[in-house]
Amino acid sequence: MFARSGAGGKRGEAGIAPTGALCDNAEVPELPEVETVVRALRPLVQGRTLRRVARVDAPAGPKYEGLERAKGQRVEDVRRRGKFILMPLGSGDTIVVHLGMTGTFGAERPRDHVRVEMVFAGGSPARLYFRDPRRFGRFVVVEGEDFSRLPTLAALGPEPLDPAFTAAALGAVCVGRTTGMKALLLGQRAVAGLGNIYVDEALFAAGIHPETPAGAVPGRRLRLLRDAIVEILGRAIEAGGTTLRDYRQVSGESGGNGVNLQVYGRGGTPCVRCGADYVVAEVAQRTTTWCPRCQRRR
DNA sequence: CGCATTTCCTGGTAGC
DNA sequence: TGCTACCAGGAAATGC
Repeated sequence: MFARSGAGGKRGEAGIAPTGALCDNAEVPELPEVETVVRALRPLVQGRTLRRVARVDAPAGPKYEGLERAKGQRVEDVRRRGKFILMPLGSGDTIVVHLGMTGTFGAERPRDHVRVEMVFAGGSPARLYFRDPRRFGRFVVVEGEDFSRLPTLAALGPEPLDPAFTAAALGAVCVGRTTGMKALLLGQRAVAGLGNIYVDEALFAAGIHPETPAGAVPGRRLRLLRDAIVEILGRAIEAGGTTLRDYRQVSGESGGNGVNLQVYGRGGTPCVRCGADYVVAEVAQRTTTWCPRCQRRR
């Protein structure tokens, strides 16, 4: 599982199943983990009518607003866009949820840190609880599909697993940019859904130093990067699926099965490819691990 | 507009 | 045991 890096403690607990959570990924939710949650959620809520959606143990404010809009509405679907969960309602309005680091959904009422409850009009489960101990998450209902209050969602780049995500598309957003490649990928506008872990993995696979100015990355490397992103996320979603099956069988098993991390959390140990020790440093305000030999600056 | 920096928030851990 | 210090993370806000 996750190698524990020297500094800091365990990874965030998002998705770790307190009793009854729908997904027990032991990872901070990035695209594959959110996809797993969406797949678990859909059969439970699609087509059902909400009696109400209410804030529980959470302050009023922009992180939990518009919930009254969902009253009496049918949930048409559960979708994912980047790391956002979208639930279009019969009225045309949209529930938008971001898990942050520690957001989870569950049908069983947790003891604490419940931020929002979804109450259904008949059927089972009767309620779903959104739990988020660290309150990095967000749960709002917006009018129609007006995402202007969620600028990252409004300006989100292409879905990495869509055909539209090509090396050419990636290249187009890199042209003339001085921002480091890691910062660019974390920014969600070049491509949607990557977080700290998968950015490090993809840059390693493509042999790109995380601080390389985006505009200076050669086309050849951008093609490698695009392919690495697609492959790594695809594999991780498979692993999420495994986690989901595990949950159905027996809960308590940690997620990330089958995800083979090649760099993240391996600082100070030898590179799996060349044997040089991985370097750890802060890049783009994130703990970053890379191989100084396989990933050279420009 | 681009880009860098700061803030939000709490649980877990290290060290005393 | 109890205390302090600090770190993890994504998005939004702020500053230049």
